[in-house]
Amino acid sequence: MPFDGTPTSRCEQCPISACCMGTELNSSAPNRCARLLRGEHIFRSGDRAPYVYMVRKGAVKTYILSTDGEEQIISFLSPGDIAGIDTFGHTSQTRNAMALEDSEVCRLPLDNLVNACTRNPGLHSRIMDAVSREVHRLQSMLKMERMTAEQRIAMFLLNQARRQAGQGHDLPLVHLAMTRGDIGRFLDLAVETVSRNLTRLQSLGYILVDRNTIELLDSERLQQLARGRPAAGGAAVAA
Amino acid sequence: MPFDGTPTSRCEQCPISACCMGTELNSSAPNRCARLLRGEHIFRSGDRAPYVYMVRKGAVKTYILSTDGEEQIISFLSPGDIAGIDTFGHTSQTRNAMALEDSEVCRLPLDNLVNACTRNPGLHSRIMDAVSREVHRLQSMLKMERMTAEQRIAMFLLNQARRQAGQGHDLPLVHLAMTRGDIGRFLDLAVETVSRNLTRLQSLGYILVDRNTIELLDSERLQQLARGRPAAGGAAVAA
DNA sequence: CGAATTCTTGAAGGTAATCAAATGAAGTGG
DNA sequence: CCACTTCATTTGATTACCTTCAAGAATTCG
Repeated sequence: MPFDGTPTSRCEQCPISACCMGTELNSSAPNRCARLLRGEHIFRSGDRAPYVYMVRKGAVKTYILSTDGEEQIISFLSPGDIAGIDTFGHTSQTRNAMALEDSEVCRLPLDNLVNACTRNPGLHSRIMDAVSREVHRLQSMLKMERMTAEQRIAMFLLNQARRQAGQGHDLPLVHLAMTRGDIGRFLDLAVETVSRNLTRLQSLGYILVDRNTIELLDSERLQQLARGRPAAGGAAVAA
Repeated sequence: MPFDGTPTSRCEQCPISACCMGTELNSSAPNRCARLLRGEHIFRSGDRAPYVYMVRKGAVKTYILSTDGEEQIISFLSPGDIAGIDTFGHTSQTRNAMALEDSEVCRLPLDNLVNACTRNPGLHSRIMDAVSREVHRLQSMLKMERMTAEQRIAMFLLNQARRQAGQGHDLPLVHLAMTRGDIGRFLDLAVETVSRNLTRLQSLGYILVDRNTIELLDSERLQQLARGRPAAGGAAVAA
């Protein structure tokens, strides 16, 4: 169990202290951090776990199970992101969270956060902002569901690039911590469709795929694709 | 412009005062209500409008435009529901809201609500709850996107029935304020697919369709359909 | 190095979309 | 009240996109 140990490193030494809400919590109950191996769960749906978790290192996916028992990925998280943001207003987790690679996460007690809000209006608005961002992120996922496979892949790559750019990596080299299958379970596409479209975008010269690293050679064209102008080349690739 | 008039009826007389957050706002700036005709907008995407709107009467849809300019319906609202709940944490509306039938809505200034939170922790948690519910509603919409047309229709009817049941109407008579087209733009299905599936569910004896009123004859079977057990009858209906 | 997983590629099939048109309902104005 | 227009709904035929099935290549990992 990841969170059984003693409280780990102080917030002052944390690489993400600048964007972590835990720094506002110099309370009696210290935050706890944990290392996770690839494939380990941070929490599971139904856990009566009044916590949110800041990702300090690594990569995490959150997912739910669709009606037919299929894994449906809701978000990919990077350092600085919060797992369990949807737990505000609830007593148990509604999603599962699993480490995509060896990771570190820091656990923040929900009620501490909520209580701190009354004393700290800044924290309050930060939480509101985070939840509000989640609403809009989900809304844009709904938008994505109505795009073609090609559009989804293009948009996914651009989003990944943008996210990584925000973390200092500025070149158009996108590193994917997740498998093609994960991408499919996120975009609602079969693995084969993901693979085929990546291959296609490469043959069009828009991207260069090397394992889990993808170089965006022509972001301009990718954006056009994402906006609906289908790539002309040859017959529709379909799946 | 719906909100130009004088402040209308006091909260004490409002049919939804019990569930309206506006009752906690006995402030200097009075809430304003407005009547809307079918087809009129309450607000549009981009409106720099720091308000939320309680639906008092009628029915409302909120929608965004997908990348190809298609209307994509995000929610159907009934009396007691809040339009613009996603505006918390933002300064402008991200969705459009239109009256599906002649309606009344009451406008609540956002900053009043937020300010009131510091004095009124109960209000704070009500807002958190409302936003949190929206997160989960969007999450379940994502789930819906991975179901078959048949499942979506069945689930939609059951949800409508449940919502109306919450308002006192207990019989399995579902009144639809929206057109088939709206249902399609909500469920991400072509109008024809909606129509065909309604016809099919009727021919199976699960429902009885009469214009915009649908009687649920066999909720049990509908729930099975919604959970993925396809209706056996004949060839797959498809679209 | 061998087992397991992941990725890629091909072929066939299915679900829902699109195209097309007829029917039905609702609202308008004479 | 009825012709007329308009909009909503239904039904049929065809098409397209993606999935599924199948199998082989590449990578990872023990």
